[in-house]
Amino acid sequence: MRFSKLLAPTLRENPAEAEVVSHQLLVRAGYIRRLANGVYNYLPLMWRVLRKVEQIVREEMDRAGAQELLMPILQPAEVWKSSGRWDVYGDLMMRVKDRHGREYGLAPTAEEVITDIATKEVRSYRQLPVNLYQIQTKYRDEIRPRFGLLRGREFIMKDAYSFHTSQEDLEREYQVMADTYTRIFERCGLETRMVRSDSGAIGGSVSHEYMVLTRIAEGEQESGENDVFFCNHCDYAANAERAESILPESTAASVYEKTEIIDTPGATTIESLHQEFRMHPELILKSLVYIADEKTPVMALIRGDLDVEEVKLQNAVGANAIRLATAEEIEAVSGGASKGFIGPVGLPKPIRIVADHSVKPLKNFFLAVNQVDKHMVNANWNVDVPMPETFADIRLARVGDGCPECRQGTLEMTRGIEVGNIFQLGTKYSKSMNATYTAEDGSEQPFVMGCYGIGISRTAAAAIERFHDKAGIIWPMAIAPYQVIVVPVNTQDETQMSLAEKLYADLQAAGVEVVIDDRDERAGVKFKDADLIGFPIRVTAGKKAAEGLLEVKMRDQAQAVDLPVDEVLPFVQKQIREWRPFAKSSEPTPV
RNA sequence: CGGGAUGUAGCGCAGCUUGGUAGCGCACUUCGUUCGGGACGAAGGGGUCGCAGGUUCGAAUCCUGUCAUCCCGACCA
Repeated sequence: MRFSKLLAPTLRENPAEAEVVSHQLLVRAGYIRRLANGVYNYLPLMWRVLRKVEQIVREEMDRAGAQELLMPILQPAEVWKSSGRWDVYGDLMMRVKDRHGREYGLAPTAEEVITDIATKEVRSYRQLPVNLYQIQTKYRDEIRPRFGLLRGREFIMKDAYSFHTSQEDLEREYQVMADTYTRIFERCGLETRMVRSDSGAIGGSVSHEYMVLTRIAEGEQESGENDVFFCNHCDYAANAERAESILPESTAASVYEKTEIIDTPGATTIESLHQEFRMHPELILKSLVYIADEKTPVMALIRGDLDVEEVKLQNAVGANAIRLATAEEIEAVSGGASKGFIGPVGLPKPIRIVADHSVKPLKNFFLAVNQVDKHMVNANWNVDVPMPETFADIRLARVGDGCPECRQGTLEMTRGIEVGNIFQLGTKYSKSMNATYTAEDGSEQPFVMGCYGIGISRTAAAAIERFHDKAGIIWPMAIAPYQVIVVPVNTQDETQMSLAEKLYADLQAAGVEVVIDDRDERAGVKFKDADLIGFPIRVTAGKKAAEGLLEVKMRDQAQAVDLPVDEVLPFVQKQIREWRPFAKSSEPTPV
């Protein structure tokens, strides 16, 4: 490709709208342009990157025995209603109507359609197991699209679905996919961590996410969207929505002598109870009122120093959505007590209560009793407060808590970008959609299903978050739009130009993906653009061209080498061939 | 959905307070000089000032509405 003809409009300044590094660099280096909020044009360089990621995914999925197909983006409402998700997905799904008023959703995922295919076309256990996948544009009407390609409303995703006759066979395939994913991201040059996750709207029981762990460079903003907890001793890792942990034993003791209701004027927060009334947070029973599915109030109980993890609570309640109650709603359920003075006793009407495990061992604890400006001190379960019927883990894990797996290490936290996920769906969809096959004994059985997603466009953006410097992108070789840029410093210099053109032709003939910067620009401009765009290898024809020497520089290394013209092609080929993921830029490649 | 901010040339911004019909840098075009880390000079082209109303002799500027974009919050009894 000739740079003079390449549509790669680079900018000298960062666009004002971009906040995170990958977004800034993708726009500045001429990879993407915004068309609408969360919707982007992929310019030629971007499309090459995306196709490379796709190709890696495709090769590895095929190798794992999956079959590629393509399903429509435009999906009729009926299939979504048959699984019950037309309502569950809510506003997250883009919806359109045709001229006859028929409703459609733009696919945010494709469980329903693939299940429909399986129902109709897979009739016998003899056809199982089968794993089908597609690489297709997806739509999600995000509450707040942001971060460029990391959270768009339109994005490219690989989604795979497997069908089995048993849970055991699903688990086997699940492991195959887990290994495949690890290999895919490794080939993309990305180190990922498989973490346990909540299943969310997709459903099912067991699920894992693949996180690119973003290291935070000096003075840079954190870019990951998810908090990931991991054990410093074993390989336990889970995202915040799912992470469990062991609480250190509390040694807090009440300073009050007897059980009574005392005046606590204006003490609406844990902090003020602690500071003004010497109530240790670890002895406070915190009561929070949530509204489940916009109708049912639920009271969550948790120890005062801990936080509720809302996704866990949502799952414990069995709701599709959950939110904190408003001041008015709080007063309604408590019979007039305002925010800060709500508790599980003395409620005008019984209310559903979910208690975190952390409150069970409490003795001589403090709590609000639905009376304004009052709290009870030295309360005890079943004496002053009935023991809640429902206990669940609804607590957000903390850094420093004990590891639930090995029980020896403690949890640490980092930020991560979710680039893939795998789910064991079981029979959730096959049952709700009545998707069955004929088993060996002649009976009709629901498919046991799994599903497996990879965000193609997000993976590319995550790679930039992980690999960049002040000058621009540092692509892993495997997903760079081109492997090499050839830079003749002065296009007026015939020696330089002829050497550059010769090398360009030789590289192309050898199957190397190469751009020649034939623009009549100053050297500085060309070098800046080459660094910004992130070509892994740069070959410069400059002053030493007259002596038959070309300069080769790797994007991720500071040093360059001068090589005789004849040695450049084999050297470049060696660099491409021997490129390995996770190579540290501090270890110069031997020359 | 709430709160805050911003919409002026392809990009980044000034002008608005105190109305008088638009400017700077980069990019773009032409010419010349330069030529290994975003050159210099000269001459150019390009803007319904987000959109719609209103006030006024006159609106980028004041008022109202609307749309879009960005940020913060969806946060604790």
